[in-house]
Formats: sequence, structure tokens, C-alpha cells
Amino acid sequence: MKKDQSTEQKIKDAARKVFMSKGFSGCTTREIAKSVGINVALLNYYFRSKSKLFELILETALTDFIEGMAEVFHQDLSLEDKTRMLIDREFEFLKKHPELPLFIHAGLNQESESEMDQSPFLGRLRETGIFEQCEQAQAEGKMRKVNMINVTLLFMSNCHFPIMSKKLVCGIYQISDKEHEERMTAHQEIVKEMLINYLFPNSNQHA
Amino acid sequence: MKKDQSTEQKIKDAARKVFMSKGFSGCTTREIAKSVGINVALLNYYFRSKSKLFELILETALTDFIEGMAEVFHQDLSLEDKTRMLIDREFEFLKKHPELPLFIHAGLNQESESEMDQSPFLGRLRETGIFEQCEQAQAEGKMRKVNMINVTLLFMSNCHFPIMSKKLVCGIYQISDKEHEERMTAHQEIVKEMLINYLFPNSNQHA
DNA sequence: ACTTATTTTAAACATTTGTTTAAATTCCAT
DNA sequence: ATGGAATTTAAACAAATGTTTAAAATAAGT
Repeated sequence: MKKDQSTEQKIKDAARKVFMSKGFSGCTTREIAKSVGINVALLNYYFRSKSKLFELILETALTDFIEGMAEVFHQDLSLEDKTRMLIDREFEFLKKHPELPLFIHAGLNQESESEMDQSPFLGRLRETGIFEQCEQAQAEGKMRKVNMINVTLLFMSNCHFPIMSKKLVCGIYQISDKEHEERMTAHQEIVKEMLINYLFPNSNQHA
Repeated sequence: MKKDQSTEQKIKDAARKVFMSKGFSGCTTREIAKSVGINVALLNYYFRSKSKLFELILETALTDFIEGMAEVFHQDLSLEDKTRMLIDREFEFLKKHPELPLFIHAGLNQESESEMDQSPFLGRLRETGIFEQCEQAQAEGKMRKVNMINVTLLFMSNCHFPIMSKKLVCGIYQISDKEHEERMTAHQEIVKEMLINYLFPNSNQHA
């Protein structure tokens, strides 16, 4: 058996934290090892290389993120309710993991080698039946006829970007962390109303 | 006098290109030097260090971006028209410089040392009178009463994120570059309509 | 033409970095 | 207890990296 917590998992956790805040080339294997309290060689014993470890972390992050969406889509709810729930979930989740979106996008752009296969994620979303639900709502005139890729973009743009841009926004507007948090809270409601109004023009708007 | 084009400028151009695609720690000074066709030492002769060069590139990128916005705000137009023009401009501009937003955000997050002073940017935006124009429109009930920081976020989210997320979107939805371009073209119109509808609820919507 | 300042280079430096090797330690079944 | 496997470490390697030094080449001023 293993120690109190498996070394492998401890490495993954530490790597996740370090990679998230500094990116792949922004940190060293020794830095990760030290933060776990182990030798550098042990990293390559469990994971074959820094790259492999990074790919694993990146893929896990992306999976968690997709699974979170799928979880909402699986619920037995109207599209409007799923929309609200998805946005709320995303804002709450990102409050706890604000580095995630930037990490994913920067990570995907840096790793030109060994491109990750993202196709399983689409299947994972399909399974939830969300696409059919949208198609049907669109056919019934309940939902605006917008390509699903654009719908996805609307959600991600308005949920992820506000978090990603914290440094920029705080820097330009010279506001504190506390004030930024307040803006985020307000933004959560703004995004919900704006997206629901746009995607479901005939709904009775405010829940 | 200098050569055909000043070496300093050639370095800046090359550094911009390399930093944009690989980030600060993702590239080497030798890589930049080679792409200019000069010796490594010359980098440190003109700019004191890799970090200083990077900060310069980052600051320039941010400035260009803010100046682009200010240019629109300076025009003698209604808020709705400025909104349309800003969104169109941003989409067109980012079609040519798609790496810019991710570069800026990743760059700001990586450079914990020597935090850049972004306060001048706010002044640059204030000068345009855009804030007063919004305040007045809000007082007259022509514009929805939303904090200007949230307004900024709505714009940037919906213009910048779609470009930043190309790798992710193409990866998940398994679409080609060409198809992504089509989605972007459609998205430009979607964002315009959605934002105008949301910010100016009483306008006659479609221009 | 000669001197001085500017620009550019080659080479070297000291660290750092990802990875590997071989030995040491721990674990576990018998 | 003991032997073999799994885990962990210290040390070493070679390559890469940011930066500096000192010399060479070029430009400019007189």
C-alpha cells in the first residue's frame, strides 16, 4: 500500500497548482518536486517527463470543466433553467478556481507538440441530450435560432472571460480585489439576464 | 543614422512575434535574435534584459488595444453607433491579430515582478468623454444602468474571448479553420445585436 | 586621415533545467 | 527473517539559457 496519501496524487496536486499559476514553461520540475517534498527524479519515475505530466494536468482540467457542464445538462430542467444553473455554477466554480480558464487556453496554445485529442468531449456533451433539447426549442420557436457553437461561445465568453481578465480590469480601473468581487457578483446576474433575454426572447424574463 | 530599418525596431518586431506565439518563458533570447539575424548580445545592448524587452512589448500591445478603443469613443456618434463600431472594429482587428488577447492576459499574469502601471490607460479612456456620454444616456433612461466596469467586461468578453478560445472550440467541435472563421463572422452580428438589445432596450434594435 | 563614439560580434560565464543512472531505502509476500 | 520488487534519493550529465566581457567593425565628427 501507499503512504497517507499516494505520492502520485500528491505530485499531481502540486503540479496542478504550480502549472496553473505559472504555466508549463514558467516553472521547473524542481519547483514542483520541492513543493511536494520529494526528489526531482521521482517526478520522472511516476510520470515520464515534464511534458507528460503537464498534458495530464491539462487534460484533467479540461475534463473537470466539461463534466461540470454535462452535469447541468443532464438535469431534468427547462433550457432557461439550465441556462441559469450553468451560469451560476460557472461563476461559483470559478470563484474557487480563477486560474483555470487562462490555464486551459494558454496551455492549449503552448502545447503544439502532441496535440490533445479533444473529440471525446463533444461526445460527452452529446450524451446529455442538450443539443436535441436546443434543436427542439428552436423548432418550436422558444429559442433563438443560433448555431450551437455560437451558443457555446456566448456562455463561455461571458462566464470565463470576466475571471480571466481580473488583472487587466483591476489594473485599468484601479480597483481592489474586494471591489472586483462585487463586480463579479453583479456580472453574474447581468450575464444571466442578457443571455436569457437573447436566447429566449419570449420568456417572461426575470425568474 | 541607422540601417534600412533601425535594428532596434527590427528587434521589437521580431520579439513581438515570438513573444506573442510562445509567451515570455516559452521562448529564448537566442530564438528572437536568430529571427532578426543578429547576435544575442545585441538584445541586451538595446534592451537591458529579456524581461525589459518583454515588458515593453506587453505595454505596447496593451496601449495599441486601448488606443483602438479610444479612437472609436472619440467619434461623434450615438452610443449605439459607437457600440456597433467598437464591436466591428474589434472583430476585424482581432482577425488580423488573433494572438493578442491571450498574450495580454497571460502576460499580465506571468509578470508578477515589476507590475506594469496601467493607470494611464484609464485616463486615456476618460479623455474621450465616453463615461460622461454613458452617464447621461443612463440618466435619460436610454441606456441600462450598469456599472461601467461591467459594461467593459461585456464588450471585452464577447469580442476577445471568441478569438482566444479558437483552439478549444475547434478542438471540441472538430471544425476546420474555415468553419471557425464562419462562426466568427456570425458571432460578430450576434454580439452586436445581443449587446445593443441589452444595453439599449428601447432602441429600434436592428440598425 | 585620425580620433572618438556607436554598433555588432564571438566567446565565455555561471546557472538552470530536464532527464538519467545507480545506489539506497522501504515495502511486502513468503 | 529474507529475498525480490517497488519506491525514493543523491549525484551526475549534457544541453540550454540569460547575461556579460572584451574585442572587432562601422559610423561620425573634426
